Amino acid sequence: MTEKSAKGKVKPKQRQRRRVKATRLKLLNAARDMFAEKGFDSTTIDDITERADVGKGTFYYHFTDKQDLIAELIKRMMDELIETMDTRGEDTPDLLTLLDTIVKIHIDFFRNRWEDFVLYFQGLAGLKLQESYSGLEEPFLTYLESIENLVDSVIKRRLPAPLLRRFGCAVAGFVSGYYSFAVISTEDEDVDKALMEMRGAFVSSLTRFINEALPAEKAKVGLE
Amino acid sequence: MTEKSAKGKVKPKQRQRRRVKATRLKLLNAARDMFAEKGFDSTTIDDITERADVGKGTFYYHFTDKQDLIAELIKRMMDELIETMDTRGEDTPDLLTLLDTIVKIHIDFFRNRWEDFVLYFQGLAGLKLQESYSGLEEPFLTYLESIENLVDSVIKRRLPAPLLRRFGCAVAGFVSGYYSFAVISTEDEDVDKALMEMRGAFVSSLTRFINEALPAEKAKVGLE
DNA sequence: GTCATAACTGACTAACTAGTCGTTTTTGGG
DNA sequence: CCCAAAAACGACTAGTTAGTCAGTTATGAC
Repeated sequence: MTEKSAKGKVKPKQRQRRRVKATRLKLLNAARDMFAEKGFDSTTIDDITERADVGKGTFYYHFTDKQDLIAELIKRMMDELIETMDTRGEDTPDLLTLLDTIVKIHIDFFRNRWEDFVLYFQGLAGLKLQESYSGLEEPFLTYLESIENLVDSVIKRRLPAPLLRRFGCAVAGFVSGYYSFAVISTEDEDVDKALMEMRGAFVSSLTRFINEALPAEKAKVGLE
Repeated sequence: MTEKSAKGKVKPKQRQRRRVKATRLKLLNAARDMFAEKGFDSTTIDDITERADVGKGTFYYHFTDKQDLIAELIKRMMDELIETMDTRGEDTPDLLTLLDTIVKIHIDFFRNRWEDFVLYFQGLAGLKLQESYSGLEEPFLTYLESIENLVDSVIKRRLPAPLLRRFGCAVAGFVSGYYSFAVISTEDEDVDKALMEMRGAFVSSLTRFINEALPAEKAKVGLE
């Protein structure tokens, strides 16, 4: 009876969907670019619609407000980052290899995607405010959990949750923190290149970190 | 001839100076509180003057604009942090002790000073924008250099500048990065306490870091 | 082709905000 | 006490911006 259940091939309103998707994407990309230039708050709706080359009303047809768009933008980026970690991080034999992979993924991800790093960092900074954008916390927590889950499975679930959490913070914090200072202090040099060279150091630091932070668990982790 | 050179004791306009100083401080503190609530951009001059309980004109008597105030606020905080590091970090016998001290100083500094951490992080995030607040870069670079100088002197100036810089980024990045993720993911728990417990791990990680990052220099650093 | 609906438009309004400036208060010297 | 200069004040202006809405164009079903 219903037109949907009849066949697998259901392509009504095909063009309209593509049209909507394209317009949303134009707005999202324009916003991301503007945010990297001026930051969340200084970017106006007019900035976004003008750069996206659409009418102002179109913005409000697709999003309820700027915060809504920011939430989607960060969610999209985080989902992509998480997906990459999950795909390339599964079936890793040991902690050292896993950490090496995680760090490499971050370097690859943000290389040539400056706008996304700004998004990541601005979002993180926004979470510290009392009057913060709602809906941003969740993607960051999901991201942290994703790192934790990978670590948890490679060490065979031998660590209690709070300690695992601390380790997740250390991994995410080390990468983003190093990056954030490197980009402001390293003139003309390829920051990604420096970070890549230091990957080995990062990874053994972090491995060491887990052993030092959890002396009682040391033997079980199966390293050294 | 001049009234100033006559004697060491020159206390004209004593009360007026104190008055100015007090008003400036009221504005600075009010602004810092507002920034922690709403962020740099969403905080208006009216927000600041109302919280400071002074007239709007007073703001413009003391500062040229919001950016001017932010620059002073960050400079003051950084100067205090740097001063503490220089005082407590000099005459440290070895790298391990120095790093332990640096990390402890950061924990002590930001404990119970949430507004300053928000300032630090917001400032750092702002530096990534193309259209960033000018005058903020300098305090952060001075801060990095301060860490570098301490490390440089304790390891007897045996490292080339670019590698020293990377190490400085790792120290500053690790501390601020860990902290930034810990505060959003650790509910109800005392983040400072967790960080303090992990101090040993931090420090040996970082020591390890310098050794791993600089294998050729390993023997010279004089550790292990 | 025709009609209904979805998508898009941009001029408009109401609210807000940075910065100004003439006035008032406080301070310090005499 | 008196005056000049410094400091503080807050009403006002000119410019900006979020969000609306009546109207227009594109799409898809028939």
